[in-house]
Amino acid sequence: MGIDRLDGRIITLLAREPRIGVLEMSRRLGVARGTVQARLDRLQSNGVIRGFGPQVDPAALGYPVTAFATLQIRQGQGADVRAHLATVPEVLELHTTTGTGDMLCRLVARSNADLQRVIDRVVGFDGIVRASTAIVMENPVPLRIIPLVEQAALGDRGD
Amino acid sequence: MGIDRLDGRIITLLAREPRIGVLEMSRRLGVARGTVQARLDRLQSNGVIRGFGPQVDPAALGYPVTAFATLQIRQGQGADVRAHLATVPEVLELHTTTGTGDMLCRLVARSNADLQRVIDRVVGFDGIVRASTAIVMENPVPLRIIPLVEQAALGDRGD
DNA sequence: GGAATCACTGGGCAATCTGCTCAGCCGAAT
DNA sequence: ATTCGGCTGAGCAGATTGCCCAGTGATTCC
Repeated sequence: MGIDRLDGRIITLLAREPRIGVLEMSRRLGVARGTVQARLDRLQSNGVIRGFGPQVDPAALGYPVTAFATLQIRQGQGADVRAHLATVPEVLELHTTTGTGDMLCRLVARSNADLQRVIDRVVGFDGIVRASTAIVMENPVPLRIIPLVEQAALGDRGD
Repeated sequence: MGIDRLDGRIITLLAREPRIGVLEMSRRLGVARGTVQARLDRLQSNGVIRGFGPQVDPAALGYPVTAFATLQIRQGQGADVRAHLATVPEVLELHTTTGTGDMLCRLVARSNADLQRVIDRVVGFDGIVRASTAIVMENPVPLRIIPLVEQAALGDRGD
């Protein structure tokens, strides 16, 4: 478990130029093609690289508003609430957490007004006691992984 | 702006089998290769599809703990705090929000104990007044986009 | 010490896909 | 009626992929 320098370079290169192909990668990295191929296979079966799915921008789809909602759940209703939220397309992500709330979910909507509809749909469910929503204004650091990959690649053993 | 049925099918197919290739896609969708190619080009220049970067699992990298931190910032220090957080590899994402806190960030750590180190590093900065952290236990709905794409593809005009 | 294991190299092969182009067709808008 | 944009089906040269092999160096194990 863990990745080395070469793995890190492969991931970083792939993140910067996703359409690059194994052959070109091997040229850039100065290693044999088979090596890159083997590393990639290993990274994928390791689960380090989950896949190469398209990264879709909800804003370009017509959902420019993002919000995070903290939910409080009635005891024992967790499973029902999870199932309910899974059916709402505007719920992009759901976590159960420690702390103030019981769940945290990421929502998108077509507008601030539309967000009301989404929230109503989300909380219009019996097991949800209370919801508190924070609308996202800016996104100074979009979801990223490269800095972490680079740190992990430096053999940054913290075990 | 917006996508049609075919765009939706292309994205969904691509999400399910990212390595599929334009030719195979055209076969599965029953349209000409040029059409798929043109649609893909358009989706990418539209910004609907941002890219095909590798999806890396922080857990497989040795960072199995995820947390969300709500930060309160001292007035006028926003820019400095943003810059500071951008330098922390364990900060995967950062948003500025309305509501209780001023910012919300997603963190990862090697362990619950290690999370303390990460939080110390995050909040060990002058402009941050207060931080409240929620540790993620489960992730019933991992970051997803397909349900939204399908809804958008159905010509679900909400303008 | 000696043998086995593992990762990497460098090469080769057939099959496939890509990027690009072209002409024809069709519906919609002007 | 004409133009425009999108789709089809086809073709081509060039590049890439998946797969195979043998040789090498390092590390581990008996």
